[in-house]
Amino acid sequence: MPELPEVETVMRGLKPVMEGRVIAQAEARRPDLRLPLPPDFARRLEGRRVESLARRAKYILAHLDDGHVLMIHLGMTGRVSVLGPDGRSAHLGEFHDPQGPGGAGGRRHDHVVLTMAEGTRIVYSDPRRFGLMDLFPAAELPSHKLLKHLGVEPLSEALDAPYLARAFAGKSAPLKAALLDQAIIAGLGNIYVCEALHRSKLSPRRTAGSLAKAGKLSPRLGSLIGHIRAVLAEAIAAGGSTLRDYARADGSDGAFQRAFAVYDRAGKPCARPGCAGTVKRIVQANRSTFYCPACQT
DNA sequence: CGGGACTCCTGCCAGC
DNA sequence: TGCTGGCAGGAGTCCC
Repeated sequence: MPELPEVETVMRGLKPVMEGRVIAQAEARRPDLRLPLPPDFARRLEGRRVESLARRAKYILAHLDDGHVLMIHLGMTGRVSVLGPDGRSAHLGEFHDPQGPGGAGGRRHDHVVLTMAEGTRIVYSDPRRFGLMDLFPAAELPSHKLLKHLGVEPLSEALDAPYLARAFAGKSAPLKAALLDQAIIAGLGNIYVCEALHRSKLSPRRTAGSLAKAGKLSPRLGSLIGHIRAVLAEAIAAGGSTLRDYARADGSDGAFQRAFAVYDRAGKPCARPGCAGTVKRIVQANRSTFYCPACQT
């Protein structure tokens, strides 16, 4: 899935076609996503004006004019396509075949379709259905089951060395696992954790606690935070990473996958100048980790 | 309680 | 060419 930069890119792509605009028609073709769509989901969306779009962790939050929030999560394979009234991608200057692989012409995995008053269609598709949507009163945002446990936003000032030191103190879990823990930092996923650890020269296998020795604030924590922010910011600027299913809202590809130093590069030379190491793939917590054993310690 | 394994679901690709 | 196993941007739940 889409990690934070991909979700941010999708959210930004939706802003111009959703913010301030009215959902004329909503269609729930397949209600059994990771969580079942709430009762009357489509009917409750129709006629609503979208006041604003925001992102929290990997969730897109659309605030509606009736005080409810439409929440969207893309899971591993979710994508959102924006189609102009003519059925083509709204992306200017690039033809996009609505029946093609990236299109949304009523294909099997198109689960939710929103038609805006202007005729723009917003199509949510998700082959594996690990994604979800929910619709609930904005007052429930802080207590929502899927949001309340989330940790700090990595691009916010709330993520600083003292915070991470507290979160990591005494942790025996691998650093990789701790960084994937959404209750500590919300929004990181497998790709950007691997990339940030490589930039930080930190092994994914060391314990999280090794960076948070009692009483002392390791300078490596500050460095790690800086690299997390940088890799996320660069990925957002590149429109995210496109691997298999993810695409930007306009159907175009992100570009950050070309900048991967370690992710999906097992057996290839380490990208760090001067490092003679070879990228290795290991499995941690049932997930692939890519790193360079030579320069990440 | 923390941490790791398992689970949901479908598609794709390498290898035989 | 056709099947099979393995793997995939997530994350909640269960079990030790």
